[in-house]
Amino acid sequence: MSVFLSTFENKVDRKGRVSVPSSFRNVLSQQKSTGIILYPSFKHPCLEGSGDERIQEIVSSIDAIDVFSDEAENLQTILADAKHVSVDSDGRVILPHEFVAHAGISDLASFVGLGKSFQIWSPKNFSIHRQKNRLRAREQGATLRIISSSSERT
Amino acid sequence: MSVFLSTFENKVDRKGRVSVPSSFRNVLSQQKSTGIILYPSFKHPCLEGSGDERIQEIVSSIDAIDVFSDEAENLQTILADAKHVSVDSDGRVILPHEFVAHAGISDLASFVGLGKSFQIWSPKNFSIHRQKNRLRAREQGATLRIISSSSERT
DNA sequence: TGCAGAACCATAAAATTCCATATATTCTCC
DNA sequence: GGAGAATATATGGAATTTTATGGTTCTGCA
Repeated sequence: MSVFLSTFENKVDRKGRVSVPSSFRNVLSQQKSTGIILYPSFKHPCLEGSGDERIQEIVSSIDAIDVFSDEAENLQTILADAKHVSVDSDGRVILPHEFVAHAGISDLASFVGLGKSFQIWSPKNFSIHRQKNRLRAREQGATLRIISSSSERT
Repeated sequence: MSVFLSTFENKVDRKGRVSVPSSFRNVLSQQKSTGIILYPSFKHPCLEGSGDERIQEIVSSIDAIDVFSDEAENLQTILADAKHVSVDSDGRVILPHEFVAHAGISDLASFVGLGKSFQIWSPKNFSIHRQKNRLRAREQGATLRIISSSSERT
């Protein structure tokens, strides 16, 4: 399968090592990623992660828009803050200290699949976030706006 | 037949394994699904299920809208909560623990065909739900609007 | 020389595959 | 049309493989 899906809670050992969920590793290897790109989220106390190819997309985006625009600067900020971490032979990565602090992670990390990318949260912060999202999704009817690739209605 | 139809009640063994109704499997294999996508319903104590092309639709939808919008996050919530479970050679899937809990399933699971998707309920909850729905339909005088689109599939 | 990161090794838990069987359901030949 | 064979389905259990995770050692670099 080719998208980051579901949520996995893994332990962070005292060296900062944490297992990348096996299904995520599959997605990465399918993307021919040697590791993952991490950067702190603007919006939430969490980390954004993706395969290497995502960076290429961001770089292309910057090229495509006005170099002096706010948007370009936002994207450049991502590049400036991002780090590449490699996945070791046991399927683990080391979370950089600064990032651990930003996300409020201590001994557990939640890997949250979002399709083409994923997030890493402290389980506590994530459960709050999830709660809010589910409530809102329920009110707004999350499935109403699914754009169907075929020709169905929802 | 290419739609999920009728209700089947199957046993859940102590490993969480349950047989997917054979007619559902036929629909899935016709959709070229390698497994099924499950996620907890926002509205009911049950699980939503569908073939795995559904995920592709959701991912495309996210791409099509503003990444920072509520709507995008609503859809991402589905991805975060969803799980891909593969159907084994005997036609069974294992229901993840969290899902079993959400749906209140113990040793029996009802697969409820809804056409393009299906739900999985604990038989007890389902019979209550079904009762309520029937009552409401009777009171309101079930209004049915059938959309016959030219692009509908068989 | 002390520390962070990388490569190895070990192991318990969990998931996947494989096999066995009972019960239906369909097929086929008489 | 019906007896028996062949097929499909649902279900239980065992064996094998993967995954997550802890620990140790090694290496380069400040």
